[in-house]
Amino acid sequence: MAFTARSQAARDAVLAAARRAFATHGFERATVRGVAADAGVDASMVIRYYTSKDGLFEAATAIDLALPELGPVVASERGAALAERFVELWDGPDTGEVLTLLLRSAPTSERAADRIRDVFSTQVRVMVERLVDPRRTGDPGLQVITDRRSAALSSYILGTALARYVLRLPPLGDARPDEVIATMGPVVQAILDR
Amino acid sequence: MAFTARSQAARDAVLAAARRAFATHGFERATVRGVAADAGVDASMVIRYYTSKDGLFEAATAIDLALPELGPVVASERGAALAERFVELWDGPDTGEVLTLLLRSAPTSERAADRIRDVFSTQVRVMVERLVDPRRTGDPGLQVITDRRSAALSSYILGTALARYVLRLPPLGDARPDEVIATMGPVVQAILDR
DNA sequence: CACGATAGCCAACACGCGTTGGCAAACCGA
DNA sequence: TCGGTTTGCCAACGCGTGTTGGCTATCGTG
Repeated sequence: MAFTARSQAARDAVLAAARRAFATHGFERATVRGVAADAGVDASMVIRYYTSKDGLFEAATAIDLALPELGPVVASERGAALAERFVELWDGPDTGEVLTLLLRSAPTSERAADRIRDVFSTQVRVMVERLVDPRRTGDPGLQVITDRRSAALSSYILGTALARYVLRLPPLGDARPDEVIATMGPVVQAILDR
Repeated sequence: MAFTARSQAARDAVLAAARRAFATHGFERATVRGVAADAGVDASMVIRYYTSKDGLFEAATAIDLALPELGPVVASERGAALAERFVELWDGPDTGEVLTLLLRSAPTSERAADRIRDVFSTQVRVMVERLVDPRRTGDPGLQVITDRRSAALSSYILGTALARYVLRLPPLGDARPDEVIATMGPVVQAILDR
């Protein structure tokens, strides 16, 4: 079965509604019927479009989550720059919603956990590796350092996102973006410098 | 209806099984029937004991989560000391299980989120306040500083716990406790010093 | 215009869930 | 030993879920 342009709008509406539902309630509590109602569509159509609830989840999370390139930034301002990029990414309309729903669903959905593991294990680590002093290439203790830095950075970013977007832990939960950046910047910088 | 010592063992078994189930699957996916089977008890007895699934969850999380007192520690070693206490608490047999299940359930259970908000908003903040330089008491900018430090510390701790105990993000997921402490120590120290 | 594929809708199925009520056995204090 | 309470078990209810099949209307294409 193939779909035509005739149902494109409906399928997009379902996908948008699914992102909202998964981001708000997590995978388990989000219902196919609820998504369908929100999209103004019959529940059976959701299954026809995306085969199953799992398929719907997969489609809803199939979006490019690549970290924006950091570019040439003075070493002492990398923390602030990175913090800015992350807030940008998490507060962004599409990527932010997907990241939030992944984070909210990860504790109970192995698929979501896999996705998060992939994003952070590879992307964050690669970024940390790039930032390391090139003169130290080949240093035997380098991998341990890189491991610790990327682990700390991943943890801190994940924790901030969890506190701000999922748990709404004060004061991060309803802080302005620039306040979040001001909080994150020095910490990220410290993790990278150590 | 009151319970006697006769059913004490069964009620304890149910509670232990509930902690396991909630910590493994989260609130939604954990089933009363599964808990009952694991405890070697009929599902209806679980309800009789704890009224409802919500009541069971509440009973399973009713445990003292107080942070251990830090005591007099040289300022420069507070990071390592704090990191050690946290790993101790999270790796502990009872508290660790409850913390894990709270973290895993928080994204979909408002009750669990409330509990976490309480623990981190109050306990962590109070601890950070105590560590602040006493000479600066009354400083107008002090609250902002304290806010940011406790926010960063809470985020980092939450993120580390999420990465290690829920997502099992490498390399933290299966690292030895001393490796976790070695990673956390400097970061915590940096957050407190800034 | 005709015809096959697609879209939309309705009803229903099968399943697992939390929860309830009833009934017999075991316990324990008077 | 008696009588009331607690315990354990079984069956079942009501509900919401993901999913399926079939019917009609609508579209796009030769």
